[in-house]
Amino acid sequence: MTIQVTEHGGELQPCSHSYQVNCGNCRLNSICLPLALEADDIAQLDNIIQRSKPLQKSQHLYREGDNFQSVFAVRSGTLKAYKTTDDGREQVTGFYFPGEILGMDGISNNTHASSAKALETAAVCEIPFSSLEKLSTIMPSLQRHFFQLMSREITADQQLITLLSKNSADERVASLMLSISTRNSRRKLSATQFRLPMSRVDIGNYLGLTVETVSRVFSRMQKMDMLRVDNKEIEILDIESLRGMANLGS
Amino acid sequence: MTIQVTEHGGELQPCSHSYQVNCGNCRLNSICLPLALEADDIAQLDNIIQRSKPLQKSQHLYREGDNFQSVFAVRSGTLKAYKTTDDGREQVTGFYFPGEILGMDGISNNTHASSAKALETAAVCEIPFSSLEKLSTIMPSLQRHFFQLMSREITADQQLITLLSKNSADERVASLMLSISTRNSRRKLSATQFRLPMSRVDIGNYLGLTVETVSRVFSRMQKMDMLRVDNKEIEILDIESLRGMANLGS
DNA sequence: AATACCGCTTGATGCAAATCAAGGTGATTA
DNA sequence: TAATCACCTTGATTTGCATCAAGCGGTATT
Repeated sequence: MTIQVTEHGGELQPCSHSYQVNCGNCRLNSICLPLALEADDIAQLDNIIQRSKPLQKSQHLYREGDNFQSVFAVRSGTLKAYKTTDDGREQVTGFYFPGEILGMDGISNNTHASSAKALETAAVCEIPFSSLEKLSTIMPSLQRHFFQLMSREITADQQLITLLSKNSADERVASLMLSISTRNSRRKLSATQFRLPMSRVDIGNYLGLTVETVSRVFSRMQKMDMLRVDNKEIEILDIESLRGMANLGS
Repeated sequence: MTIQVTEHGGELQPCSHSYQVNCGNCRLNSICLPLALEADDIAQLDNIIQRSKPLQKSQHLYREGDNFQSVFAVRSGTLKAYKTTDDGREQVTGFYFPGEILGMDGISNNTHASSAKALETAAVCEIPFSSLEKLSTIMPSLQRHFFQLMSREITADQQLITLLSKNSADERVASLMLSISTRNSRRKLSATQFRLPMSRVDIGNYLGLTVETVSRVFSRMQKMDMLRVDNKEIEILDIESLRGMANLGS
């Protein structure tokens, strides 16, 4: 019933906050799973959701090959999902920010197809999939919403496929910066100033580039006065030319 | 109620076969949507499915931006799904063989996120999504199966992401040949001899390579006696060394 | 039968990003 | 205070694939 944490072989205990966190009062509920649900539907959803102690940086939420039980919503912090190739290299398949859902790739085989690890201290809501399924049959709007979430994951992956196969290093990094900017503003955070939660290596492993190339692109962008980069602190100085560099027509 | 075919602005009429095709007697039903359904559940599914005149080669099933109404199951022939980038280049996101489902990327926005076009004469079953949703609420095994299908699409996309970002031209082409081989054998066709339904350009646009590179890889494989290539006819001569070249550890 | 066109192959050349290498900075530990 | 380590940056060199270019065989067009 608790989240299996394979990292240290231990289990996370459900946490008891002094105040009770629930979907109804969560400030992410307009962008997260409860989106498009009625108040009393949200209460029912809330019943099946389990909250637990936050994950520490670099702790795993689940690992490739683990038995699939639940999908997860990010409440705070950031996680990366990744696969390890036979020769030990790492392909990052996604970064997950608050309000976003991960773990859906485990449904097809009842086994997680990728690993997920916290890039910084992160809290997640665990949604046991069997409960979600049951609830979905009696709550059509939840069923629909979950279909849409999975579809969104598919289109996001297809975006990445196109990016990897057709775009230059400059375009890839610019696109990622714009994506993070957009996702920040959906959470009412600054679209132009933020702290990257992931390392250069992670960015490279996501975008199909080496660290060195990522670093060089940042330097180039800085020289062109599009971006101010101070280690992980990013300030977008000229979002229009950044869009031009990303060159995605969106 | 009929399939919108944007190609010639016309509409495909439901076709009346001399014998009635249905999910119950379809020889693909063990690998297609009916998988894991009881006989009378299959009958219900059958009621919502619409069959129509086959698509001719290069005819579109739907286009990026079209209003999303249905997902489709391939009954015969092959289709490709693709997106067109701003600068007019084409990213193929998938090939769909008989028994496989396409169109699920349209669910998230009620708009098709990619286009689908027949690579050869192809027949599809149209599954209106709203009906599928309704049926899913009263038929939990269908709901589960459809969740699984979407999840499978996600894992397939993630495979492709890894392939594009981490593997060489040789590895990519070898992987595709193995994938087609596997999918053929699931349909009880030869795993070692088949005809490629797609052009070299399509293969290149799928694998993030140019035609020339694809052609060179085929020549190389042939010189190494792994494959016999005669235009679109493929014979796998040494599947083990092909696996070695693909180098996916699977 | 000549022509054009399309899909495929093969060769020569160029280039963007990988690889190899070295050094810098800040955080943690001894 | 020094030492270690993780992470990032910058430079020099290499390389795998793209690009450019040409030619071939099959099919459709006139």
